[in-house]
Amino acid sequence: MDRKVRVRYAPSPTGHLHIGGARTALFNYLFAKHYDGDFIFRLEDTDIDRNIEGGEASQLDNLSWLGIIPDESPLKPGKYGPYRQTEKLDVYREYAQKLIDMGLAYECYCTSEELDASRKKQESEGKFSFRYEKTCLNLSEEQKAKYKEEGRIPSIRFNVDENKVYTWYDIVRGEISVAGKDISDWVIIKSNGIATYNFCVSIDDAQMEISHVFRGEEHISNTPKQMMIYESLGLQAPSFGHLTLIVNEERKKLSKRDETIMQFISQYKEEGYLPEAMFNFFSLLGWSPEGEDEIFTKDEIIKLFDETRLSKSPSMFDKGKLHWINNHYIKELEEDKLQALCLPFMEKEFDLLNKSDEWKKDILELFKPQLNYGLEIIELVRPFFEEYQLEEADIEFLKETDSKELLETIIIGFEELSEFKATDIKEVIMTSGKELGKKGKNLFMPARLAISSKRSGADLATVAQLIGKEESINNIKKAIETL
RNA sequence: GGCCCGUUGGUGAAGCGGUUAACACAUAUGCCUUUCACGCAUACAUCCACGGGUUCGAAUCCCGUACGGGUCACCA
Repeated sequence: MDRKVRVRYAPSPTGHLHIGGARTALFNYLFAKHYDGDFIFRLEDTDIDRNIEGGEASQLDNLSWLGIIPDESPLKPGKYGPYRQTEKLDVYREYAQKLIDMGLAYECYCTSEELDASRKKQESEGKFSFRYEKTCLNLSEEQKAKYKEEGRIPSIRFNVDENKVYTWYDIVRGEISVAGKDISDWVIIKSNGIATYNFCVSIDDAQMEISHVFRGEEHISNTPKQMMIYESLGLQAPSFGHLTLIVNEERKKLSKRDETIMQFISQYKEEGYLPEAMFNFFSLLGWSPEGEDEIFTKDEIIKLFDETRLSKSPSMFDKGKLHWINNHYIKELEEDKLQALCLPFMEKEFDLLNKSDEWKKDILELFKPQLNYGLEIIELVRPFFEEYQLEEADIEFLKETDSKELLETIIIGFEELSEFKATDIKEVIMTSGKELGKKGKNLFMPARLAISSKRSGADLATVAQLIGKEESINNIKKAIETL
């Protein structure tokens, strides 16, 4: 790298951190940290009507939950501030004036009604995209004065040179070029005096000495506009890399309304996913390291990160894979961490007051190997809180397997146990089976049914232990009564 | 429609002119624990969207077609 690496994530505070944003932020972060550079968080809040309350804080909080901590941000300013675009509107206006003075930008007095009319007209001519016809390019001072008298407030447009071709080497896609003739004169300062996105980013990136920009592929078409600004103002442009989109299981771009996938990071947090797992998962969404492993710590990923291995084809958000990765990290969790993750969900759903700490610990350890995310514990554990009830078919099954005697034997065995521990319980079930010549499914299914009224579930002996001696025996008695 | 981009098994994804086309998820089967889950093992692309070309040789390079996506705002 011939420049100090400085990258940025620059969301608009119009919503909370979503998957796409998180991934963009992550790759920028990885790149920065890999090259020992800085990761800057900046706010693009120029669309004042759409900004939401708390948007900035929410973005920052979710990012830090994921482990992506900015080196500079509005809350932790470096020497490149301000970090909110609305706080430097005069700067943009100054640069706009420079462009006007150079003849590279001009005031446009067209009203939105006129623009709409022109748009409609072009549409009716079969044009698919609107192109501003430079109507106001050569307005005389008189005409301007006249418009002003009418109460029109001008916007400022960039005067695009249609003979130019803008070419850049994209870090992920290679060379891309776009012709100036394909770009309409675009607004740099809106009539409300606020600069537009493309103008702000260019100036901010230059002023903040941003060296590299990784962003979504929807920004490819913005790149030439930004290049025009750098070129005319003599500013140094960053290098660009355009990440592929994240698509859903139908290969469509993730839209805000897409319900097949949870969109917001906060939702993953709320459902009990682990940040380390999310970090790991996102890093694999559109990137792959050399080698065959897929589970990495944050530091390992930073070390391995290589921007030339960023994928060019869309990344599908694979929920199954996320679950697998998350489960992996859950299995590594220590007892107290596991409890912190799961207990809140259980407490909300069930009455845990008369359950001992030992019981809570055991039940979580029981399900840990198969738990994909925290919230899932509720369904796994639900059978323990449901009323004991045998279905007709279950009773039938117990009759068919001729299990009455077996169950009676198990009760006797259970009653003799001073301590009701899984290992002993298993012993009882097995010796009872041996006595009556039953084994495998013929042994465990009836026993399970009688003890828990369920046909499947976790390790039966542990389940019985968790149900408790008295209740287990009572349950079996209830089952026997039906026979 | 213009411009830009992509297309490898059910899915993610390696691969960069010569490979038995990695690896992972999912699935199936088997083993293990005398059920389940976990774990372990094995299987699963007559072949890299299609059609041409270049080459001794192509998933890999070139052209075209199809399909998919992005973008064409006083939104960011």
